[in-house]
Amino acid sequence: MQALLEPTLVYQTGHGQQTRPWVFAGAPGSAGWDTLKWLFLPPDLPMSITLASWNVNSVRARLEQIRDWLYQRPVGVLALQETKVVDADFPREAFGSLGYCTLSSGQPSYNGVALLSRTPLSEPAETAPPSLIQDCRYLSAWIPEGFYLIDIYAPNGESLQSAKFSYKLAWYDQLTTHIESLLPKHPKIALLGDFNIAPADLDVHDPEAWQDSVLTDARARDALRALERLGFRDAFRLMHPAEPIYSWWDYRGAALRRNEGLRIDLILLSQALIPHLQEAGIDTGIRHHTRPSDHVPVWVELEP
DNA sequence: ATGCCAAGCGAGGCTTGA
Repeated sequence: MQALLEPTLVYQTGHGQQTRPWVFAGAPGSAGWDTLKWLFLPPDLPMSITLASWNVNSVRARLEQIRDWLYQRPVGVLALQETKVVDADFPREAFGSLGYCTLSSGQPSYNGVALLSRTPLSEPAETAPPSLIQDCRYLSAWIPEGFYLIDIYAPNGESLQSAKFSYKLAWYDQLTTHIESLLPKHPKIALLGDFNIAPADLDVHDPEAWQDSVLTDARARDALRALERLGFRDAFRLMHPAEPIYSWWDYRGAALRRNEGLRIDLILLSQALIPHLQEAGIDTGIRHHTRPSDHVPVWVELEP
């Protein structure tokens, strides 16, 4: 088991230089933050970090699998989607014993997002629009590595004719507008989660069969382009421009056996983070475990 | 065209997902 990370702060006082474990739990913008930020946060990434995202389709049903996976890949940050649990019942102790602190935004039965991190998570001072966070599809946090995490579980949309598809497009509009307002102050943003959009035909096992889908529709893909116009890039595609690989396979039929999947779980990095991108991958093997989620974890490695 | 499979809720079968 990995040891719990306990960063040590070195700070200057009237009595000289002192050292203590990391105890500052304030948010950016709170009293003392600016001083601490400049004392303790280097201008660039202080160390390598791996960020991952996984739609687990119920965090309680998948707890043992998540723990097993974290032993194999002890990521710095894990963004979860479809946790399907209220915050009071989120299994934070189970992750705490693995060295992770947790922020969660959950409701009964449906949706729900959570961020796990080995370094302290702080709630950002900026509040997202209520309509963006009301159905537990959006969660943001600061980590002391110096950047902003945004975990999303985008609406699926059901069908092109459905009101849910209009909602999906409106939801993405709000997301993009909100992120645009964050970027001037927070240029380093990792936007990760279940986007419910396959960015290109390469990300779809049978583009013809899926051409009228809410996951591949041009208006949905335009939502990704709006994020690209803000400088975000799909980290996996930057590293692997031509590899057909998927992150989701339908439970039904023989979708997995036939490799009938789509790549809809993404990690987008803002322009300021892209130079730090070292590698990106998708842990497809876990889909073959017993009682799997229908999604698998996706990850990126960032280097100083 | 519809079900296929899985989870929550709650105690049967409905709702939702992608």
